[in-house]
Amino acid sequence: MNPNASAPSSSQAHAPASGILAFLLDRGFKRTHALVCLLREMAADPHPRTLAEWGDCPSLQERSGVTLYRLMLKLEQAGVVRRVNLGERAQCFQLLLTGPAPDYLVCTSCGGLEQVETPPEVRVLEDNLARKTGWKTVRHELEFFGVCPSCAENSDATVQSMNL
Amino acid sequence: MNPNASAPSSSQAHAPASGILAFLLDRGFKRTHALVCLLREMAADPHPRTLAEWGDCPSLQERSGVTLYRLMLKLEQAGVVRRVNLGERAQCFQLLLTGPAPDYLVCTSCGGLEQVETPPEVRVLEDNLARKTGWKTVRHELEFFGVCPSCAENSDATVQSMNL
DNA sequence: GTAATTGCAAATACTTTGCCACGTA
DNA sequence: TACGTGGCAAAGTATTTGCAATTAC
Repeated sequence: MNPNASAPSSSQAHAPASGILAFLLDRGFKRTHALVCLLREMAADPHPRTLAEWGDCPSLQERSGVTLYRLMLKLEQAGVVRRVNLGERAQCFQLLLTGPAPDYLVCTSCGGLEQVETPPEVRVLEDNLARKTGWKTVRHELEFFGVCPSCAENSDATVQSMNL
Repeated sequence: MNPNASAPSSSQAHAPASGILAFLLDRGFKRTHALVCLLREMAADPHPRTLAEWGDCPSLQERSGVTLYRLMLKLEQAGVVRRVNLGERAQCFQLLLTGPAPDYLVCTSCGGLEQVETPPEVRVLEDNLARKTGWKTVRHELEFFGVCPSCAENSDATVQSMNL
């Protein structure tokens, strides 16, 4: 393995899962079934999912949860996958395909997701932190939480009917 | 209980734990030992800590973890406490004393914290989301992750000595 | 052949609920 | 007294490790 290789740049990152696979093979990963399937599934759906959810993908159902867990850790270390906290009990993972990782608006009622454009200022602050404060490898995580319109309606209805 | 009372405004929020206690009593909380001690401890250290860590405070050591857990949930519901994900397995809680909740720069190596000023643009975006998209009660969570200068040094030393 | 990967089983950690005793208003 | 609160025990869920069998190179 070559732990000093850097993660695929965003130009490579736009390539499909095969580009990432090549990068990983370069780093010493073996071209195993689990790896190939997981990358394919994660490339097919760029949104964050829990380990259990990824394991439910058809091509991954025969894989044990432990395997996915360890594989995901390695992918995270390799900089190919990121971990996101979306307020669920379990953490979510998503493939980093398109350069800068997206931020999300999360419905605390139904768990629905909506992608949000990262405010440029956050990126600037991130760069400044890295340059000015001596912190290394700075990344950010930004989530907005709220109740989506459709859940809000239902909730109003509930409040009325229950006279809360 | 009066679930419709709103959380203490930031003008009240600057008051010590006693102001918050009054607010909670108003909402139907009972002035119990656990509540008083927890508020005091949380007011004494405004930084986020896990349930276990709060439970380690001298005045709370005889309290059961379950009690703290349920109390914390109630405080969160009452809007007096917020929950933060700092990348640890356990979630952290902190008292909301000073109006807008602070954001953090977290060291992924030693777990150290440094407070970061929230970019105004994030607040603006938050407000816009609430006004323009129909989402209710929007809040945000923003964390920066990296390796703090002192951990970076140690890590360099390790790399050199281990010849990695 | 060698070293990474895999799966089973089990340990660990954190969260959550049920039930009854207790304390506060 | 009435109802919120406290604690014990236990269940539920997620994460993590050990070890032996397997697989890719």
